Amino acid sequence: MATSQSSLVTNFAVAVDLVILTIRDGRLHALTVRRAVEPHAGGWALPGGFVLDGESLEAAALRELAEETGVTGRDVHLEQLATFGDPDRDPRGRVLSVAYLALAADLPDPQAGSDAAEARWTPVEELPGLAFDHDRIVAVGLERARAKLEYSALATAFCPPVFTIAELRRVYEAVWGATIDPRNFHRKVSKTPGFVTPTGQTTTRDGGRPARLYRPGDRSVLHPPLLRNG
Amino acid sequence: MATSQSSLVTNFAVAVDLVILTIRDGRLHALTVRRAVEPHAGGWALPGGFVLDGESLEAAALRELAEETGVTGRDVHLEQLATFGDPDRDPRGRVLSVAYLALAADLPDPQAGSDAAEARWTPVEELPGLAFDHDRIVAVGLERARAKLEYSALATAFCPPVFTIAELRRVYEAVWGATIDPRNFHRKVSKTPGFVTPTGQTTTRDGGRPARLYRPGDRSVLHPPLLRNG
DNA sequence: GCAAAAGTGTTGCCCATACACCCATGC
DNA sequence: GCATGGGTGTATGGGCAACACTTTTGC
Repeated sequence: MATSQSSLVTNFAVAVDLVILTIRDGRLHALTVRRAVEPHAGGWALPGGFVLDGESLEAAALRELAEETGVTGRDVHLEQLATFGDPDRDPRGRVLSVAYLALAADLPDPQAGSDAAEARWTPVEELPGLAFDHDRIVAVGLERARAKLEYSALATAFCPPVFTIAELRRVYEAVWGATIDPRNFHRKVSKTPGFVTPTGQTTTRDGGRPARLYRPGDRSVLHPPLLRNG
Repeated sequence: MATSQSSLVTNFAVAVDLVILTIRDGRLHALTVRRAVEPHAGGWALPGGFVLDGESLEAAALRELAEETGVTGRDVHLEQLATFGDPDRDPRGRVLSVAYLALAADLPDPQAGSDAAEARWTPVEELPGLAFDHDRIVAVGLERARAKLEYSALATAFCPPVFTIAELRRVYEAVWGATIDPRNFHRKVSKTPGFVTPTGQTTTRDGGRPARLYRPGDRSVLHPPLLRNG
């Protein structure tokens, strides 16, 4: 049992690592960086870094996100994923990794941070083996994203600020890897209260008849959920 | 940016804190302990303690669970909940708390651990204000448990190893705080593949006609989910 | 027999699917 | 006009709530 009346033993280093997902060309991509330093120098890993003194975990995640992608917190959905703390997960010592999941609309090509030689968007089915336990972290992030699409309005986080229902549908298709009937999807989304709110504008950027534009709605949990494949 | 090529800076203490839920007399209860030491000496808090050198997070959670309740890992459902790391959440310094959620069948009255003067089961609606940010942690744990009942077989974790469908129903009623039609619930559960498996035995411990006994099934995610209140 | 709890049958409604069909634009 | 994608109407089938009804025990 820890003797908590003695002075505090600070024997952990704490990092945040990010599973950053976006959709490019109709496919789900994750951001990976090539490590410039040991351990695993030259290998691919998730973007991340150590939490600074006096910095909250979420602030550290937002800082790393901005460093790697240039996006600010307003443009992304960011949520804590899980914490990985096996004693031997990092050869340097006892390093805890608090993983975050970030979802964003299509982003410009990444700019490498100072400890990453290179950064790249990779389709999630083609990810190389990642350093540390980052493969496991990515798997948890993907499953979280897929599951949350069903019962939350998370999909709007993958869309630009104003979007069409067809664009929202393509998010579901990319994340779930399935095709969805456009007509039923349209009805379902517009009938779910608080999912999307119309702007009154239309666009023809996808060709064909003008599509109505929407903004994300005020509700984050959907009733009823959009179930995949009943 | 953290300079990761320099030697590792270990400036965090890491604790695990437990939201342990059970059902007593048809109501959802959480385990709280009275703190024996500063800070917040004499106040109520969640059971927990510091992670030891070389110990995994889950091992630490299991150890604390056994210390506080005497139950071993086989008898409970244990899952990581979230990590709380605000810089000022603990006056002693930078302490990260990895919170775990534990669900168990009705347990004997608790035995106090060595750093807790007293431990007590409290109905979740009657919890006193807890020390540190433990109120927030409990809220996250409750919401997780309520949500997971819908789409997972988690409810069986609140039941004894062998149980009737009526006992399973009372779990849902206690956690959701709602009444459920016994007939429809029975049909729904027995029709959901992998939720429960019959033992062939029956019991009359609830009175009336003998009820068939079941064990937890092999499936942890339910298709389709049991939705609360449409 | 009577009370109590388990379990089944049945009905009506809602909702999801599948798909025919119309609408509004660019070319 | 024709292609392209947006959006609506409608039939059909399955699931779920509601509730009448039967079964099997203890007393």
